[in-house]
Amino acid sequence: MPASIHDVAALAGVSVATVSRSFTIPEVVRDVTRQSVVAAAAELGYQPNRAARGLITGRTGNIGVIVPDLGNPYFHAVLKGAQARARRADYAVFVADGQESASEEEALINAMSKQVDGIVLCSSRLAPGKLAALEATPTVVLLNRRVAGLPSVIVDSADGMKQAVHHLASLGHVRGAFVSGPRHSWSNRERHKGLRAAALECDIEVVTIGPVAPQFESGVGAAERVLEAGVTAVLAYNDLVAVGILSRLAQLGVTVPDELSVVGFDDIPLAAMVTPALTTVALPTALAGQAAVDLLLGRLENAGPPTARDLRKLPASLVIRGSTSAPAAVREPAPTR
Amino acid sequence: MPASIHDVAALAGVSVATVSRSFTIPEVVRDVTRQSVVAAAAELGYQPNRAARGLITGRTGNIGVIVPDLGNPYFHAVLKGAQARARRADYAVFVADGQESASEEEALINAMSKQVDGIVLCSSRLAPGKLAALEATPTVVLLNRRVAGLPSVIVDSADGMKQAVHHLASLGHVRGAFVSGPRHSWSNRERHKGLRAAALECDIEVVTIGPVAPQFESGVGAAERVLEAGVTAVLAYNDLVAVGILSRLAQLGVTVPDELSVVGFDDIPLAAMVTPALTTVALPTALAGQAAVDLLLGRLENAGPPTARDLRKLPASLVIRGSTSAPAAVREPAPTR
DNA sequence: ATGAAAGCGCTAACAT
DNA sequence: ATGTTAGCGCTTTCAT
Repeated sequence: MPASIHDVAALAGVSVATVSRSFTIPEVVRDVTRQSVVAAAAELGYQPNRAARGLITGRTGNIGVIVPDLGNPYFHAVLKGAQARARRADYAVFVADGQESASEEEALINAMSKQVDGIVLCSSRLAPGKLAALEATPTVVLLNRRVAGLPSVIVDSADGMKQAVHHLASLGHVRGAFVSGPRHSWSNRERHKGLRAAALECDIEVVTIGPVAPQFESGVGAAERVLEAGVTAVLAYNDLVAVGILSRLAQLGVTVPDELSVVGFDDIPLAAMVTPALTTVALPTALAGQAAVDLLLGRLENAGPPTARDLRKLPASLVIRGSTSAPAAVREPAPTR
Repeated sequence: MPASIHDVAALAGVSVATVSRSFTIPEVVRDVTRQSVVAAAAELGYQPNRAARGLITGRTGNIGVIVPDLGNPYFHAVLKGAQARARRADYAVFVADGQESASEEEALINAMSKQVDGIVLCSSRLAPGKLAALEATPTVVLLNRRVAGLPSVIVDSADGMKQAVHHLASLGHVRGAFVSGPRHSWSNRERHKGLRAAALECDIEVVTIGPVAPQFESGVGAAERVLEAGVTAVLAYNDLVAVGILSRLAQLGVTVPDELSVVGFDDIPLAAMVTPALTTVALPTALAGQAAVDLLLGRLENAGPPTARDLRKLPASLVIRGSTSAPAAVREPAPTR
């Protein structure tokens, strides 16, 4: 039987209100009084009961994080960042797996909403209309998604894609392929947008392959289509797909980067573990998770209308590893002529 | 403002007690009455407030899962399994990252204990003494760890290791290396134990390298020591280490499996993604997560003393992929003689 | 089978 | 600066 506020009050010789204040608004109680309260609490091992507190304040001290797939390494760093930031503010975090399904995600939001003060929705699979309808209860912050009226953290993946294309162009590539991600994915549209813009700037021709599911297997399946496209470089929707391509290429005896340069996206740990290590666009995932919780906590404090500060855009940056090089045609000029 | 039990009672024309009973002990209220209550609740979108319920029942409807490292792919499947099982029983799950630190883990347990009915402790880094002291509040279930008095789910990794060694022996290997995991890790001891037993059975000589941290980088660092050991096969503590070895080997121009066979442990998704794909001991991770929650929920219901059913041992199984083959000496008999 | 009423542990007016 | 007291929404005796 854990100690209650009454036990502490009795031991310290004060009222329960004073005990409560000593913890929630310490500045209004006299130093000596507070110290005796704290001492009594420590002696009894007292910890305020969150349920009781929540009953009256209407707050739970919890936040929820919903990701489309717990198995996707991309979200682990997000989770870790979110976790760390939340714990620093003494919030606990509920994690749930939406299983890449919009309806499951909606069910999760409903189930969660009574038990959390706010939710971070990562790469939501929900339709824009549904998302906009969420607005109120509880507070929601979007990650990797932009919808009017909702605070969100996004990564400048269009710019990341530009960096990747410029890298390829500077290497001498003039024709590349893009293995596209899920058609309705916001991230995919952003990446594609950056790609088209950069291709124009660099005068690179790009053929699109897909869309495919953002998984390893998709890359395995797409590899031969890339080969048939007659390109010297391929940009994949994400690292998982890129590694799938790498894997199939190795099987086929196509050497990377000599015969084909491969670029990924996300910079998940896996990217550095394969051979050759993957050149990829690094996304500040842990930072993003942290920023999302930060935003959420901020909106929980001052519940005014959304402001400009409710949109956080994080930079992406290209990480050059071993899977890209100049195309064969450039390094060994054609003997003809 | 969400509907409360009073609103439902008023609408259904009954007392709050009847509403409460309609949900918690439906069999004691008349069918017609209950139906009108249910209808009223549905109309109002009523959902019992968990905090209020918890205040009186002393239960939260939450469980916690603590893992040493959210970044370790091994735990994702565990998490996913735990999640799914918990949700089916209408429990929400808190997830926390112990950061591979015993003290952090202890802090987490304390912070969590007031908000959950039970905790699943995965591959706990806590000393046995600390673990035994946990016994009571709240209910704890261990995963990948065995301590007297605590319910636990373990995987038969000793047997998995045996399968791996027998596989190697049948291929013709007579001398192998084991890259050992963290010295005090329970899992490492189990694996080592299985290894020694099997090595004796198969008459294989095994040298131990390490211990090393269970990470990719450790494998990278260990690769050359493996080479120096003059073996034809290496068993790594886990897949991450094995893939690190693979990566360094590729850099050094050592071909796998021709010059060296490599075996991992865990069968994380990564194992199938590298080239050559990793032969490894598959652990039923999702199942383990599920079983742990199952056990926890079971103990929450009938709070008797621990029984034999409180220990669940899951089988491991070898998955043979491309990183193992007969040693060169066997395929191409030495010309001498 | 149902209702009335007493709290669970805490915070927030309102008093003093 | 501190104490008194009224609930927060719910479950659970105890009556009826």
